[in-house]
Amino acid sequence: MAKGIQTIRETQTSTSLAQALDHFGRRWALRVIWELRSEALNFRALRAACAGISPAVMQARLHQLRDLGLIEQIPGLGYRLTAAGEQLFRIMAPLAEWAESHLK
Amino acid sequence: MAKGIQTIRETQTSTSLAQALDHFGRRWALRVIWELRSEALNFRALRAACAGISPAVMQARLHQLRDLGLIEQIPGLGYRLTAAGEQLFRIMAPLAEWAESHLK
DNA sequence: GGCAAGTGCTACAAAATACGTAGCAAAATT
DNA sequence: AATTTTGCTACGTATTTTGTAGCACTTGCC
Repeated sequence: MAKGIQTIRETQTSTSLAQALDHFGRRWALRVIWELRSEALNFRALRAACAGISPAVMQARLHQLRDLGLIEQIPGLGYRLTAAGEQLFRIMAPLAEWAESHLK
Repeated sequence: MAKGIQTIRETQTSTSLAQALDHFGRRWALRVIWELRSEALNFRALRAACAGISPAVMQARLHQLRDLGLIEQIPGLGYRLTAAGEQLFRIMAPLAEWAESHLK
């Protein structure tokens, strides 16, 4: 793995949910999934969608999400959700509705 | 607000979902909701459930989740989910199943 | 009353993570 | 061949999290 890419420190609890929450409880992680919901985006487009994210963190998240099998990189196309990623998106979709009604 | 409690830095994008993901994309945030799913827990019990969290961060998360109206503190009982919090839990519940089947 | 145990919470230094900006090498486009 | 676009790395600074210690206050008990 190229130097400069951090390996994240994980929580001790070992249930798969705790693991998942550990990964998603990082800044931008869920947001990246969200932004890829409808179409593949390349690195720069994805960064534009997540206004404010720094390239180093974007790179770190892409690696982690790829390791989790949620996204894949298609040469010439960019990044897009895998089947597992889409399934996760479907799960978190109701969150948008929830957010709309509970956060002003 | 007592000194030592940090005010979190927020993302520029302003959709309510981005806001929500901004809050939940913090370490332990979703986990705390999860641990309160079935019963109220007091500060120390909650900390034991989230093995590894430091009291300062727990305190910060409790403040933030309370500000979001997701949890409430009942004197003599501890912390528990509000109606909105329970609704959020119901939304994220399928995540447990997803995690089980997608993370080894 | 007095005392031990439990509770919510604060302090603070060190480690980890994220930000912001600059820029390079390779590929694509002209 | 020159220009633009793209994926990505570097690196100093700012923010967040960790880990450990402990204080003030309540609770239960003799």
